[in-house]
Amino acid sequence: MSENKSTEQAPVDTSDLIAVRRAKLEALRAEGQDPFRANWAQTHTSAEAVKSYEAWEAEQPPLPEEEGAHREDCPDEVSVAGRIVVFRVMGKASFVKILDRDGQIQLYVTRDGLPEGIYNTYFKKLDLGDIIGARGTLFRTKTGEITVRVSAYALLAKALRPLPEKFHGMSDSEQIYRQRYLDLIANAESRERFQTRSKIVKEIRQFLWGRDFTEVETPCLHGVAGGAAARPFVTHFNALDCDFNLRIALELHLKRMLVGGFERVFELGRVFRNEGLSRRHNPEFTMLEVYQAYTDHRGMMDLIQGLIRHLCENVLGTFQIKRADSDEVIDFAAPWREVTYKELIIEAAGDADWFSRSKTDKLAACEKLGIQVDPELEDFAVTNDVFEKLIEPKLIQPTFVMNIPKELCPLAKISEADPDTIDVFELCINGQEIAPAYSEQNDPDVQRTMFMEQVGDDIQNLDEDFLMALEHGMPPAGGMGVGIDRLVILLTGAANIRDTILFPSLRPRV
RNA sequence: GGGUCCUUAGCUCAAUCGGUAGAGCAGUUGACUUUUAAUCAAUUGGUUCGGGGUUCGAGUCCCCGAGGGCCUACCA
Repeated sequence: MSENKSTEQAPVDTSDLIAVRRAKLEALRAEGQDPFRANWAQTHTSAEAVKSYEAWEAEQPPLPEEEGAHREDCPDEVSVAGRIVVFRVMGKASFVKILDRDGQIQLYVTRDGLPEGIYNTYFKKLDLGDIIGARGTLFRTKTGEITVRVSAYALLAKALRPLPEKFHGMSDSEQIYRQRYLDLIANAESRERFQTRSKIVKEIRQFLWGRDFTEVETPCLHGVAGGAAARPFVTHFNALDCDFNLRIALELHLKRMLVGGFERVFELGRVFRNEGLSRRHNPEFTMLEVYQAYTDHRGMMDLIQGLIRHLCENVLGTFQIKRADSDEVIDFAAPWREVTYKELIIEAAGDADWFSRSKTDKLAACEKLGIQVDPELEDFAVTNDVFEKLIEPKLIQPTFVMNIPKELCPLAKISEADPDTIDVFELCINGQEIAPAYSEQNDPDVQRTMFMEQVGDDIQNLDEDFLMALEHGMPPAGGMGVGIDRLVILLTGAANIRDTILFPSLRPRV
């Protein structure tokens, strides 16, 4: 050991974790070894290796009952790779756990199992966080853990910085968001949540493809940011020398697709709203919008119910979800409640004549109900505050809120049954809005009038190109929007929208 | 945007009334060929987020700034 010291090395500050690792790196380079390999032939992931051993074991004769009985290794060699997350050297034998995309697998490495000299000179100098590949046969340790008996290994990528602490993981929320990769290495729940998110997105596509929907991609850069009422992010298009908005919704282009004869379309895409951040808001978030010709909001009710049940079945494996902050269970299998907006308001206000009262009376009633309402709001908005503050938070089980006042949705058809309202539902679950859906407005003149009321004097915010498309004729259709991030919150029990977004918006660190 | 709380070693956290900044993990050295947060022994490591102030003395009190959490506001 002491003879190796002859190669001249700058004294290493052993207190500096990075310097120690850099010194190890330099030592390897000085010997002509490459601490950053180009590839490794991985034959099994951790889970695949375990599975293959179990399959082999099932065909072996049972072990005798006597003490110390053990099996020979499974003869098939496996090659695994991953990041070292546990490193226990016990003299001439070591246990190492590596983390790969499926999870962890244990490696058993001994001095005599490796080529001569390797164990002491190189293996023991590996660090937590290093990425290695290893080959060997599988066996069970005396505690029963399926383990690779390593006959060869290679350092594939040296980690120059230490991992977060192994037991408590990483809990500094700022670091979790800014250095998500560390969170993913250190915190298994986080890793699983994002895998679940990915499965949800995959199964949404499977479900819609299965119903003959076509996935399309429409522009993010919009001349007029329409389809919702939110402040857009503005950017400048140099070649055309004009300002563009990042889209705030997918709606108006997908409806152009309906005009163009794509009768069943959807888009899963990022939208951007230049508004505040909160536990439930991130300025860029993912929307699913679905449009289906020759159906209406009723058809959308079947679709969303089918979609969410499909996700329960294929992603979660259950129709019952326990709420994060209480013992209440959300049951997606039971029939979903259907109730009109007016019924809910009348019930919450305890006033059958609510809708014929003056705004002054409504404001007085709000005070009695214990909610603060801005007196400057328009009449319908006062009522909607009652809905948002008093009713929505209590809609825990899946509930279709039907017949919303027409002022709230300028892109939907007026209801024949109640002309003050539109053919719309808002699906509320777990106290929040999960999916609004409409019978889409396809009368270009009515649409223009509704737009004019919405934009007021701001006439340049009128999407004339969209109105022209409608004039060419859009088939009757049902349409629906789903905030994917909030759906993931619901299905994973996440506390915060940021826990469902890999890299949430944060102020840049200078 | 407003309110409020937080920021101490690489990570997770202590530090009494304002009195020399500590521990576990990680690291380093040594022992150990079936460990499971391995164990045992020894040991290194601090611009207490940044700047200013009060004080004999500041991690602790005050002011300014930075970043973050929560609440709230805007958000069909």
